[in-house]
Amino acid sequence: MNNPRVAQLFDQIADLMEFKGENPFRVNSYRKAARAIRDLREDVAVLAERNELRKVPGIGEAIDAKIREFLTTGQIALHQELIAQFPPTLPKLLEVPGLGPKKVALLYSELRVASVEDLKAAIESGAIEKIPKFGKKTAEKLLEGIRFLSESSQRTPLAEALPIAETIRATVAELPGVSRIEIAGSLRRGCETIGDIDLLCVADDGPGTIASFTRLPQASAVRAGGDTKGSILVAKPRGGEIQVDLRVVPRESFGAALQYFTGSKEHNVRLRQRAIDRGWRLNEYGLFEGDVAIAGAEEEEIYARLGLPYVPPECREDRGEFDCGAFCFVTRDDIRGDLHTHTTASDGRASIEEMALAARALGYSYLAITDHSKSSVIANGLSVERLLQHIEDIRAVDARIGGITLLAGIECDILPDATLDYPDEVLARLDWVVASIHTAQGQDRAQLMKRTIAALENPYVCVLGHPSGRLLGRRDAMDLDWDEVIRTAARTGTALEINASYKRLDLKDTHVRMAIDAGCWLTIDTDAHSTAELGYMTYGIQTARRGYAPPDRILNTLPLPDLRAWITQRRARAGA
DNA sequence: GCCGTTTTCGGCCCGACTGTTTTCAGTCG
Repeated sequence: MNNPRVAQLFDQIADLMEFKGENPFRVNSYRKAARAIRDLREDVAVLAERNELRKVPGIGEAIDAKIREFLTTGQIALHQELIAQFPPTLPKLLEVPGLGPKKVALLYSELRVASVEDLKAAIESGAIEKIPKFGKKTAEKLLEGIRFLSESSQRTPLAEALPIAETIRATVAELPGVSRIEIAGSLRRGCETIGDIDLLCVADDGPGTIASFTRLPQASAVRAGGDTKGSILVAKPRGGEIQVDLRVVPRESFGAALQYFTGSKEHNVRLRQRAIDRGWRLNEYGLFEGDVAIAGAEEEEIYARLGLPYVPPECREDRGEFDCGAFCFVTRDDIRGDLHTHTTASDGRASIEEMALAARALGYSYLAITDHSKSSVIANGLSVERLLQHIEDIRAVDARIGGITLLAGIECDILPDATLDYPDEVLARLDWVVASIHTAQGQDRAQLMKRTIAALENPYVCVLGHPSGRLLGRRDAMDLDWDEVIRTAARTGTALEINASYKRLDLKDTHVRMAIDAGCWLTIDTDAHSTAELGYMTYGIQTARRGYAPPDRILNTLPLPDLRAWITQRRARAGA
């Protein structure tokens, strides 16, 4: 797969051209091409072979030639020329808040500042204040920016950002004169990690509301505070800080502002272009024909006036959402059960009964208890003997509790030698089997594929748990051939899991979309190790929606009889 | 550099905030 490397080269070309003060539109062309290549589902080498590179929006004659140059020589001459002119550490400086390409270029030409360390030294020595366009305030801001950069891990997991956002939203909502407040930005789009938190509100007194916002006890620093916009830093529970922005917008513009600040940037560019094509103008205040607003109070109006179905926030990524017709995506109300949960029998923190009652309180009609299998020693995995007793225990609780049905299940390890942790005759006694890889994730692709495919082909395996094995920000995904994994799942009828834990979100959105396109079944499961973790379902639903998953491809939207029928058919088809 | 029922030139999204060079450029989203 050449795409990630090619995209990276074009991004670097764009950065370096900006330092040189190149035509910004030319720079943007490289960025657009990089993004387009990153989102491609086929390798650029395959497209080049078929002479179809130019069909990709954003790739023209020059970039087509540069991709071919890369495919033949392994590099791009323009890139080589540019990196020879600047130290390799220079682009890193762009990550410092307050520094853009112009200032970085100036710092380098005036003071030879090439790294964050150089920048810090230049500020502390006072040298920076002698450069034109730099003053004392700028120096202070940059020092603060460096501190922010070093203390905050760059992005925050969805589930860590959401509680912070909800708390601040509730606080601002209580301020006098604030009538409407919503979370926007990447958090609303359900992105797996969040850069900063965006809040929008309607308020009688804009400057007063912003002033109160910047004085919140949660604010560890104030980045900006004007009449309509404020920006603060808030400490995160696990260390570091996250930026929170609040904007006050007019009531009649709320929908337009919510649309605008939900993004993504690429989605908005496309939407604005659509407005221009119709002779209109779209900005955060509304959709305008001349000076007359023709939509703005509600998001739905804007999409409707532009002749589009309402695009759910999760799909606003310019990945084809304008061309796919009406959206029919899974919602929380479609979910009838959770099919991957743990109890104190292995490494969970709640009993079977506690988990069952919590699931019933969520309105579910079924719950699969899937504790760890015997090889997961650290997780207190169940020996065959303990498993048989556990099945009895689950059946006993199921008989005792009304209003929800318990499925006796297991999360069965897929062992390094590509066998499962229990023989088929044991698996046959269970209602539901999740098969997952927990060990030897660093094996080579061939062996990891052998393990994954063996699990998908086993007649008793219902679903492949957290298929990529990634831990967000902590561990990379396993080296798998996704085309083949998805093809095999479609062929065998085995489901693929969308693990909803915010630490995993696995499958990720783009793989969900590939799986949907291939006709696979999916489940959205929380992998809950406590009753509270059953609430992770929302993150999995957002990931499913980002992958364009309709409810009728999600197993745990089925009524229980249909789910049981699916299990029976799956076993029969696979020859059990 | 890309793009095209305004099609081979002339556009390319746009407004708020900030600091400083006091009238606007740079940065950000």
